[in-house]
Formats: sequence, C-alpha cells, structure tokens
Amino acid sequence: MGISERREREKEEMKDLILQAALKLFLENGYEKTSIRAIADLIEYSPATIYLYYKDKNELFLEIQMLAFESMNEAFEGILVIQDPLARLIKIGELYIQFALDHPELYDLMFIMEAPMESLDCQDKKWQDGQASFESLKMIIRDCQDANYFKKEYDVETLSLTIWSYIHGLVSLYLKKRLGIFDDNRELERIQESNAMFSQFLKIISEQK
Amino acid sequence: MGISERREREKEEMKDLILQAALKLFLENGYEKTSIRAIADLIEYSPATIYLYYKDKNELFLEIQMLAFESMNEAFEGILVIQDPLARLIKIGELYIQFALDHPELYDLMFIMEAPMESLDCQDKKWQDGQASFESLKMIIRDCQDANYFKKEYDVETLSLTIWSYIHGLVSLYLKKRLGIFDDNRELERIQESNAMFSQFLKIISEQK
DNA sequence: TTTTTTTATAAACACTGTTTAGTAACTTTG
DNA sequence: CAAAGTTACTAAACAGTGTTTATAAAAAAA
Repeated sequence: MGISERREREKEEMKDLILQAALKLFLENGYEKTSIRAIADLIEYSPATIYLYYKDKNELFLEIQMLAFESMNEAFEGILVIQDPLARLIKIGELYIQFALDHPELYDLMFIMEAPMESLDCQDKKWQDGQASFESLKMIIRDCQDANYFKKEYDVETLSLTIWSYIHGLVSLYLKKRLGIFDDNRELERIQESNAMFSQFLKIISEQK
Repeated sequence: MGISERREREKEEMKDLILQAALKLFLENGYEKTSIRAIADLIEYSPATIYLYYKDKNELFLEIQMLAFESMNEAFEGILVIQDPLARLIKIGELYIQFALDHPELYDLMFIMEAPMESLDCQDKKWQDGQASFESLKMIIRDCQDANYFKKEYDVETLSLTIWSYIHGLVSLYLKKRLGIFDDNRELERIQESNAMFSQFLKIISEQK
C-alpha cells in the first residue's frame, strides 16, 4: 500500500516548505523578526499548522542551523588540495572568516545564539555536522604535527580549541559591532591584519623547536 | 531656590531606583526575561513611569552595560603591582576570564548582545569605560614591547585585537554552550588548558628574535 | 456509506515593549 | 490664601510575540 508512503512524503514536503520559508525570512530579517505568523503568511497557511510539523520555534531554527553547518562544511571541501598542512590550516581560517562575513545570521545561529542549543548539547546527533567541521580542524592540526610543524606533545584538542577560539572571537567581535573601539572605519582591514598576524605567530610557533 | 535642585536630585534617585531594580532582575533572569512590567512591579510603579526616565529598554540596559564596564575595570586595578609586563599580560587575561565566568549575563551585555549597541557605536562617550579596558590591554602590550618581549614592529592595536579576540572567543564559546563538542564534561578545565597553551605561545613569540 | 483518522484553522491565552489620554499632586503666581 | 500652571504618575490601549485548544473539514478505512 503506497498511501502511507505518499503521506509520509507529503509530510516531508510540508516540513521542507516551512523550513525554506523560515530560512528565507531568517536570512532577510534575522531570528527575532522572523515570526511564526510571518512564516505562515508566506506559505499561506495558518500559524497553528507550523506546530503540527515542528514542536516549537527552536526546533525549526535548529533545522536551519543544521543546514548552515552543511553549507560551511561544503565551503571547507576545497581545502584538501592544499599539500602543505600549515598552509591548509591558514586557508581554513580564511574560509571560516569568509563564511562568517558572507552569512552573518547563519554564523550567529551556529556559534552565538543560545536559543537553538537550549534543548540540546553538542553531543546530540543533530550537531554531527557541527562536530564534523571541528574534526576537520583537528585533522589538519594532526597533519601539522606529523609534518613537524607543531610539537607532538601538544594536545590536539587543546590546540584546536585555542585556534578556533581566536578566529571565533575575531569574527564575533566584528559581527556584534565591538570593533568600533578603533577610531578609524577600517574594521574589515583590522580583521585581515589581525589574521595575518595570527598566521605569522603560528609560523613562529612551528619553527620553534 | 533649592526646589529645582531637589527635584533634579529626586529625578536621579528615581533613575537609580529603576536601574537597581533592572540590574537585580537582569542578574537573576537575563535580558529577555527582564520585562519592563517586572521592573515596574518590583519598585511598585506603573510600567509607563519607567519611560519617563529612560527612552526605551535599550537605553536602560545601556546604563547597566556601563556599570558592568566599571566593575570590570575595578577587577583590573590590582594588575599594576605586577612588575613583569608579560606576567601582567597573562594575569589580565586570567582576570578577564574570571570576570566572564563570574558574571556571564554582564559579559553578554558588554561584548555579545547587539541590543544595547543598536543606537550607539563604541566611539560614543557612554562606551568610555569600554574603551578604558581596551586601553589597559594596549598599555600592557606597549610595556611588553618596551621590555623587549614583543617586536617593536608589531602594531599595538593589531596585537591587542589578536589577543583580545582569542580570549573573547574562548569565553564566549563556553558561555554559549559550544564547548560540548568535547565528549567529556571538562569544559572549565578545557578553558584553563587552552589559556595555559596560549600563554605558552606568547612566551615563545616573545623569545623569538 | 458509515466510521475513523488525519489535517488545518479560528480564536484565545499569556506574554512582550511602547504610547496616549487623563488624573492627581505639587509649585508658582496673582 | 486661592487660582493657575506645571510636573509625576497611571489605566488602558495598541500592536506585536510564541503557543494551545476546540472545532470543522477532508481523506482513508471499514
């Protein structure tokens, strides 16, 4: 009997219809201004209908967060062609910054907002794409150790966290408009300069034996 | 005539009454759950009264942000007794982390939330305590350069931003519950380990000539 | 064709920040 | 001292928000 299968399929289609509408409005207006009523209006359904497919607003935006991680991991794919591990590390940092600047709302959802993490920890399988992107970083750092760029005594996870912290801090200070402390209006250049300096530091650390 | 002066004083007292009530509720429940009505209830006034003293919710919480910066700068005061500039730099990092962990809601307001920055840039005189704390960092780094810890070619502001980015990234990943990617429940230890590693790196960079 | 199950919604609930119109109290003036 | 003017305050409303409930319509199974 194909009926229940068709219904299952229709249910998925409806979930996706809602998700795409939510994504569209979210990218245009951000989280707060994307109301359930606005999403319902866009797809021409009643607000209550959305609750038949998603438990609440958080669950809906958790799904968008997952799409965002997939998208980021895609952006990281081209990285493997770079032979030298340290150059690869520096490149992934640049791609990370680029992703954050290109999709500030998605970045917010992935790494800053607490809303989508409220009924979840990063261990959850829904965060596997999030974990995957961190695994990419860890792998590159292991490669750097194998190629004798970093001391093998360094704990890979600690080193990964240290580098991730830096780059996340840099982009989130920018996204949250805290780089205005510099009196000139060269916030984007500041990011590039700081990142160049950090890359330089990584090289110094790698040369130190 | 002392009457208008008394009224001026009473106006300030009322502003402070509202501010203290807002601060109390904010520290207990965070920004979203601190409603104007709840503040009004606590001081036994009508919600509309609050709007006679503050333009809107943002202006009220901008005032709290300023209190938070003052409080952080106080926490930094003891730093000057440390003779060695590099040790001083490492110590201010520890104090920064401690402040963030002790007052997560205040930290959020100062460096993460966009709400209080909406009608303001960091250049505004209301952010002078915010600028002061960044100046402290810049001064320490200049001292490090004078003591030959860091190359004099390094731009002080770029170096400050790089270090600030790292430490802000670390604490904000923790506060926003993104350190759950580590399967153990040792998030606080992770922070300590990463910070120890970063301090180590600073030493390596300072020794490289 | 009748019964059962699924799908969708109108309306309400309990909130939110904010504005408006009107009242009561205090201050100044005649 | 009484009238006029000013200031302080609030009840009520406005326009939103996320979410739940009761009800009706449509589809599937009996």
